[in-house]
Amino acid sequence: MAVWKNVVPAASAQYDRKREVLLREAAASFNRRGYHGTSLAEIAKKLGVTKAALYTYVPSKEDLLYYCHDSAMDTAMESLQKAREEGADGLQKLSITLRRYLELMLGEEGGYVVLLEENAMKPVHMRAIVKRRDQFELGLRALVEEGIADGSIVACNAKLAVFMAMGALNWSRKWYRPNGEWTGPQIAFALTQMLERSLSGKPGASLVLDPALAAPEVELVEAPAARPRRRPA
Amino acid sequence: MAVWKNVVPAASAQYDRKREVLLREAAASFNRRGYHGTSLAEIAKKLGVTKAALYTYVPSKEDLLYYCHDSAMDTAMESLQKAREEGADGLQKLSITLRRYLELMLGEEGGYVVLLEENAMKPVHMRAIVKRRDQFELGLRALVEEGIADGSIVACNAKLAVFMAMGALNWSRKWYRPNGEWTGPQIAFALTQMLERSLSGKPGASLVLDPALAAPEVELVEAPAARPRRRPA
DNA sequence: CAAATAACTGACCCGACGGTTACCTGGTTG
DNA sequence: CAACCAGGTAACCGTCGGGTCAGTTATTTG
Repeated sequence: MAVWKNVVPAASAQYDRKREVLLREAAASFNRRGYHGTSLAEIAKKLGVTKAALYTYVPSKEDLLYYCHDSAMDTAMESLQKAREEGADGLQKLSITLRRYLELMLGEEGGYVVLLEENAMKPVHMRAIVKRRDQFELGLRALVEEGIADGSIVACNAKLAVFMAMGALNWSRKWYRPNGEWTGPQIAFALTQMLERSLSGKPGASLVLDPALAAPEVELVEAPAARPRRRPA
Repeated sequence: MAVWKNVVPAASAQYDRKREVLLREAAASFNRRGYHGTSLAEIAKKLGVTKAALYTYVPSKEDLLYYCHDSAMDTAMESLQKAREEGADGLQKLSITLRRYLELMLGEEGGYVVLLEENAMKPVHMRAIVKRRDQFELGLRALVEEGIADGSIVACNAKLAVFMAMGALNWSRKWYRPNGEWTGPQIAFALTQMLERSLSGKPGASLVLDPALAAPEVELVEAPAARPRRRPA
């Protein structure tokens, strides 16, 4: 019998909701076992459903990977957009972006992120993702350069600085454990703080030590809805 | 006809050399396509050999992955060891370790590193690798704490600091291109410099900008020989 | 309540891949 | 020069996994 991990209140066709859950579950598996290391049967089993049922919501495994990547980019671009509006100088905007990005990435609702294995996708899909990722990274670089210009960030190579930051943040996927020692927002705060220090025009002499005490909540935003509606023609 | 990518001067049984080349080529493929996404035939083809030939040097694909991981850990531990001898204070030791680690990792000869997909290994192998990696990370943490004690490093959470640093460095696997804009040692220098700044007790106000001009060579060390000799019984 | 439609299942197809085996071959050696 | 053997090859096997499809069950709608 169909179960869908009990996220659907039984009865009524909640196509979109189910699709969302599928994406998240798939991303979690891809992140843990890798794309090729994850079988559709495996994902289906976690949802209490048969492999064939998944094809109601997604045309192929490869597309599933693409949708995951695309959702992740939604998350990234959104954090960048908000920071542009809120931050005062370059460093602040950068810092806000990084922090929100990580919060969303580690959070329960926005977490369908797969960072690696882009080359498992069809060339068309891969180009699309790479294009969006480049946009995000260019956005970050622009913030760094803005910061250098207004004096909030040390003179540095913006490209390398962004690579360093993305590495530090994305790597958290590897060691972060929900219900672990730290919460997502705490990690986001602590990492961002250290990164900020590495780039700041006038780095402070000390760091806030206890993330638990020092991470003022940033209000989380609903993850953007997945793109396609209804099953493909 | 056997070719082995022309690394063997024809004739004479250079078993060990061939095995080394195999490991490196495998690691490169694993890094790019993922463990499950790489077929043995693919690796063999790059070496100009048949899949079956590989079994002369390695008992199984899974073992191949294990050997790659193990070699990577050799690299890591070696950089840590050297830094302990050379550095004056905690920050210096940490900085030296990180820099050499990245130089070896990006270098031609030491580069057989596979960072992810540990869980593709048999439990025994996985435990062994995780154990060694923990040793390395504990070593790094100890350096951070040493630095905090002697004042060269700001008060901070050592665990998080190490995670940040490893992320920033390991991520370079994703974007580093040999024959690209920067060389391995240049990247190692630049990244380490920024990381140092994020943790330094008294961070400098400026960074050296042009990696090309500012990366005094650290003499590279021969990559440690692969463990097992001769084919298993 | 019946007809229509959406959701899901179980069985099946087929290509890819890890691993094995029987056979070949060319250089070393007694 | 005959015997040997490390190092290769080609062909094959079994399994696993993506994808399909005919048919069953659930749900909506007239």
